[in-house]
Amino acid sequence: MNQSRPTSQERQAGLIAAAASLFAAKGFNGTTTKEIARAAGVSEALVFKHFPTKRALYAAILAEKVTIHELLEAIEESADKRDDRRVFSLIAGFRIRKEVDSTLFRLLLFSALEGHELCEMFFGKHHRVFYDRLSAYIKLRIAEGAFRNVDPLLAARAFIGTIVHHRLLHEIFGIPMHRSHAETVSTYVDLFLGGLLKTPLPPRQRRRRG
Amino acid sequence: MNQSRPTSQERQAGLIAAAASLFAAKGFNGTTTKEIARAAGVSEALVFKHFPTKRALYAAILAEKVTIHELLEAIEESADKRDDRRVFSLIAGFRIRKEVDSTLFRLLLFSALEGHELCEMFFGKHHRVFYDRLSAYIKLRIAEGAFRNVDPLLAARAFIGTIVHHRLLHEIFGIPMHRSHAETVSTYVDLFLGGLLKTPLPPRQRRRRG
DNA sequence: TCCCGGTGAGTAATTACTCACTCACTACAT
DNA sequence: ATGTAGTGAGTGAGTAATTACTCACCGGGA
Repeated sequence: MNQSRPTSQERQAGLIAAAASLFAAKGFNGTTTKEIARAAGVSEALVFKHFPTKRALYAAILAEKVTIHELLEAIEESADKRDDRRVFSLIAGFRIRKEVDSTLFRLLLFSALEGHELCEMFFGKHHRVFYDRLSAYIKLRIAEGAFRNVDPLLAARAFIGTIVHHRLLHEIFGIPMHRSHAETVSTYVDLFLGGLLKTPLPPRQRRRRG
Repeated sequence: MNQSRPTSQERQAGLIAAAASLFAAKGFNGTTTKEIARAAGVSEALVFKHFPTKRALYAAILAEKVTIHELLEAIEESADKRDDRRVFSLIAGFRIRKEVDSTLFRLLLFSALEGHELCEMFFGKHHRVFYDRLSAYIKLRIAEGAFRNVDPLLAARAFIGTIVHHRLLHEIFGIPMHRSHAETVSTYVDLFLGGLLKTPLPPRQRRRRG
């Protein structure tokens, strides 16, 4: 017994973690507070000591777990260098990879479908900035003459759509992948940049490994 | 009083319609049988006279409402003529239009998220054939030398992904559209075909109206 | 002593589902 | 026509189980 009683914050973190995976698996209405308590190894009453309602617990998860800025920062360097292929590969590779965690993706879908007002906050405060940043980059590259003249926001959504749909099929619907993650990312980026660039891609794209 | 009592089949159809819109709005777990009965204008007991369980009612909805073949047939003609732009415009326009009904889309998402075994049947029997048909067309056009050599299934999914994501944003998340349906479809098709065609698109695409 | 993390045992409400029953109508023998 | 038995749609009033949430009460460390 290293530490017989965890601190209040540790308990809360444990509860949030347990609740997040349950909500992601079965939705808000499909998850009972009893299950959450059991998954966290505490009594049901303690759950309500930390969070006044089940909904407040749900909100705490969304408020804590959402992170998009790490990706935005990772992109900046490549964006400064106008390395288009790398910019889009980073974005796609961030979501399409082996160790990806679909908890948040499921949570986001559930809250949108179930119409929680939290979803707006969730989406508005975190994802919109991402779409804005990406479409700003596309707009810039159009102005610089590198990209064809298309609606930047629609182009950004077209690309993100490919990625989101990929996750939908493989993480939510359970369809097996028939290509490796790297190949998939590469193909998606090729296709998208092919449609966006003024100068067509070379007939065979150079990859790391022949 | 035209007809004081509807037939059993009419009742069932009414129940299915009422339940479908409720399930689509609030999910399986979020919808109560009492609500369904009230929406259909009957007693709760009658619901169970027609469907042994709530889940059976859900299954009946999925089994009845799914239709994808009308789109497949509409495409065939343009596919025979190798009118690539029209093929993809038809697909996109079929899902991105004013009068579109998002009930089935929401139902499909809900059943995938809630992990109903019905979802597999739903997806496997109806949507997979669509992906197969589209990727077969892309494969053909690659063999004919019209499209670049990419994985046909990934290409098909990339395009469908753009459409699905569009619906996700505007029908589920409630983001307002900033372009007309026609403009949006046209932009998505331009982008996708631009990435797929060997011969690049003309710098300014010809539209119906200037 | 006195908090503070923690609980067992509740409660009122809601859930999916059941049951005994009514009502309107039809078939048919009288 | 009429009594009557049968049928199938439809319901009000339940039930047992589950739900989110509460509260009086512990026990051990300062």
